[in-house]
Amino acid sequence: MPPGQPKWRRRSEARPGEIIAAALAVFSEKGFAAARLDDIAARAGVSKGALYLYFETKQDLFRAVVRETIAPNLATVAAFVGQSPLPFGDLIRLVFARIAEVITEGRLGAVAKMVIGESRNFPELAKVWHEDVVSVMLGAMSGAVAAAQARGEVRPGDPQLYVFSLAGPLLLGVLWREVFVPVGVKPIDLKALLAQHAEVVLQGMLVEAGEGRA
Amino acid sequence: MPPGQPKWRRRSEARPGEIIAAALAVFSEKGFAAARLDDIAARAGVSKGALYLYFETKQDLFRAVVRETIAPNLATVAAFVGQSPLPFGDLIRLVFARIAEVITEGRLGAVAKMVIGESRNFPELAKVWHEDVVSVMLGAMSGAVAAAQARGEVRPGDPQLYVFSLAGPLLLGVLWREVFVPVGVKPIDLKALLAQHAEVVLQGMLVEAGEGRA
Amino acid sequence: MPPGQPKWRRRSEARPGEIIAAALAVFSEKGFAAARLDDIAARAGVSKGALYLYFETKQDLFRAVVRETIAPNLATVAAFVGQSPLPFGDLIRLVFARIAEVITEGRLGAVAKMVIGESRNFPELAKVWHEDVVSVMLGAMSGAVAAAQARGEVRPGDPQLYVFSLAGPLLLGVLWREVFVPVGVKPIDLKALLAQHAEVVLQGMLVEAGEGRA
Amino acid sequence: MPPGQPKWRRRSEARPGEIIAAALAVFSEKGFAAARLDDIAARAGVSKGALYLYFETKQDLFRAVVRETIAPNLATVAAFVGQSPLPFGDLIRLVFARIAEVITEGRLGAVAKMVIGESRNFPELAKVWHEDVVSVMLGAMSGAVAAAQARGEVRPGDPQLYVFSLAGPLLLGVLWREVFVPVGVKPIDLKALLAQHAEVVLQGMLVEAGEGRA
DNA sequence: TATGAATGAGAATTCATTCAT
DNA sequence: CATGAATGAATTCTCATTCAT
Repeated sequence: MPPGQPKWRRRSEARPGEIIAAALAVFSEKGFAAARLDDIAARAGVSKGALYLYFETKQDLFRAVVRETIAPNLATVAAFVGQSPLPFGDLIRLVFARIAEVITEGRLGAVAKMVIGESRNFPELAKVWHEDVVSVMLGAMSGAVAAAQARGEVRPGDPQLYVFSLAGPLLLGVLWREVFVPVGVKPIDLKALLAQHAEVVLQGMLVEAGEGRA
Repeated sequence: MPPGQPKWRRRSEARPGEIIAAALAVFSEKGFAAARLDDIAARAGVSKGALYLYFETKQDLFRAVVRETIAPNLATVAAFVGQSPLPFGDLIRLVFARIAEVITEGRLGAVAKMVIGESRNFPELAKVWHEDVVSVMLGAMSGAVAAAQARGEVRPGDPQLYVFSLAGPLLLGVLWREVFVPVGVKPIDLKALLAQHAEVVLQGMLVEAGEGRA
Repeated sequence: MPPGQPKWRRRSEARPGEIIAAALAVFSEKGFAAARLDDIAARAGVSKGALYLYFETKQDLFRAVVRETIAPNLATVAAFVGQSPLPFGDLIRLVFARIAEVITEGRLGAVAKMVIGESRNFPELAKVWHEDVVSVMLGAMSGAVAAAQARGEVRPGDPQLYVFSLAGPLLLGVLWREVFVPVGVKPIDLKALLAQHAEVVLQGMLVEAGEGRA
Repeated sequence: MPPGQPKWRRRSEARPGEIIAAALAVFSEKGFAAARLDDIAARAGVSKGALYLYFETKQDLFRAVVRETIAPNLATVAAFVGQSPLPFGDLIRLVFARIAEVITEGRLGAVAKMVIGESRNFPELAKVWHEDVVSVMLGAMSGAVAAAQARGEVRPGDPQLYVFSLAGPLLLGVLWREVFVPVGVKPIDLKALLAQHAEVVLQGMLVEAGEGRA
């Protein structure tokens, strides 16, 4: 090793991210209360004390994990939904495809599970999750539904409930993967589910081709 | 404690049930790890030590709570689904109505939330829940779908996925109530949701009146 | 069964003895603190509450166990030693034989082990054990030694220390059986040990045939 | 606590030893089960939690105490016995003198008492004690006896039993000190006991001066 | 007498948090 | 910044003892 070269590079900027990643892993495996800071520190490759340089308390770290994971993915989708001029059916198929990707690749499922499990202990997180994830998507989607209804594409009915009809199986698929697959249950083919589900619900929602004219 | 008052009464028959009820309340509020046996005992009106007369460990008690709450409600519904000669649409409407009742009145939602939150720490419970609740209902329902397909009532398609389409919003509604309502979010009107959802999905699943002839 | 005959005879007189026997077994297996009254009660075939009809506390029961086991055996031996007109060597051989029996058959070893292990927690028992067992035997034996010295049979020397020389291997043999045999160590042949030991020590203690005249 | 005083000092090198010393004191006073970690921690001047930095469980600590105390003293004695070319009588007198010192100064007696008292609860310790202490010494000593017999110094007879004859009073003296002295019984003068005992037994074991020739 | 459900004071153990280094 | 030894409050679980039956 050449003299003058530091033995290790200081990467304090990267640290919080590494810690959050480790914490996400441990929290989503054990739940908040059963997760040990020792484990998180070990997984992040830092000392236990170092956690406290970046996060005030365990709860703080948990909050950071949740906040960190939800923001980026959804906002873009919601924005896209709000502006898209596509026919409703195409929009849904597109959104489903995109969401399937986000879910399959990301840790959104794990975080959802955590938020559900700890919702009573961390009401603020349930609130944040609702405001930042659910409410945003719900607003965008029900807006799209209402717009489609206005255009005569979608039948009358409560737009929100339509969105729940669309989104429910998504949640089911996500939690199935988090809860049942680890204990040996056969996974749901999320793509197939969404494909069939889209067609079924769209069939039920869309004004039929000849219907408007009749 | 006033003299003359007995320190405790002997009521061994009722105790386990009272304890389980108290435990369900506390567990579903705090999650497994954060729940304190002190609280459960206090809520059940017994001493901490008394818990150990009926349950070996905290985990045991948790298991008992989950097992106790799942069995009774679902089996009957599943049996009914399996034997009913009703047209598929009517069957679904009936089942949805019944399930809405069970969910609204019972503690199934709270238990579901617990199972989801603690699934990694209690894989056995996830398994039991899957076998005793999910698998039973899923089997009965997809059987009904397949039968309806055989009768020409329902369009082709994977029966399981059809069931997920039907059931997803149910789960969404249940968890919404458990997770979001306690933090001030407006409740979903479960009945309205199921009513609209049933019509939407049935519209998408059922062979149309004239379709068969075409 | 003839009518009028009670189904079981009440044997309250026998109870304390049965309890003590059970307690001896459990105490000598676990030590005082680790012994559970549940186990003792179960072994005695009575309820836990019944123990308190006969003994005030756990300590009381322990004391009873120790007292019960020591008294009967030793007193007779001591009395015999004090009065015997036998030559010293014959006396020792006789006493050793008798003690070997008592030890092999009785629970003296187990009690000794308990008294040793719990001596700090039950100083009174150490005291009782010393007064009722050790002191009595020591007095009788050293008296016999002194008498034999007076008769010219035994060489000069501290009679007490002579008794320790005689008794030490006995203790060793007893504890060996209690401590090492249960973990798989080869037992000591107590009879052979005492036989050889008697000859060795007597050889060292007794005035030789021609010695007195010299 | 006065401000400016550090709440604790970092002394990881010395800690385990201090804890073991404290634990030996408390265990030998109370026995394993009745000893409280609170007391051990207080005596060691550390917090209860600190114990768990060095020992996994209470049992672990107990094992460490026993193991720590036995090894150093005996091995050297045994080695010495095995190689010494001294006449048997001189060897015994030397060994007795050395053992008297070790016993008087060290905590061997306390540990022996603990091992005896807890032998059923910690069979492994009885085994370790046998293997590391008893077996080693027994082997060395009976080897020396056999060698002396081969040289014509010692009379025929089972060498092991000879060793028991020699060692028994030693054990008696040690336990007397541990068990009886604390309750007010007059101590045995260990040196005097060993001195007289050595002469008595040697007299019984050694071939007499003129005996060989006769 | 006898039972065994119920109690409640402890005890071991864990772990978030602090702080000397 | 970073470490990790040390703390101590909190929590589960045990068990001698009591007491309604």
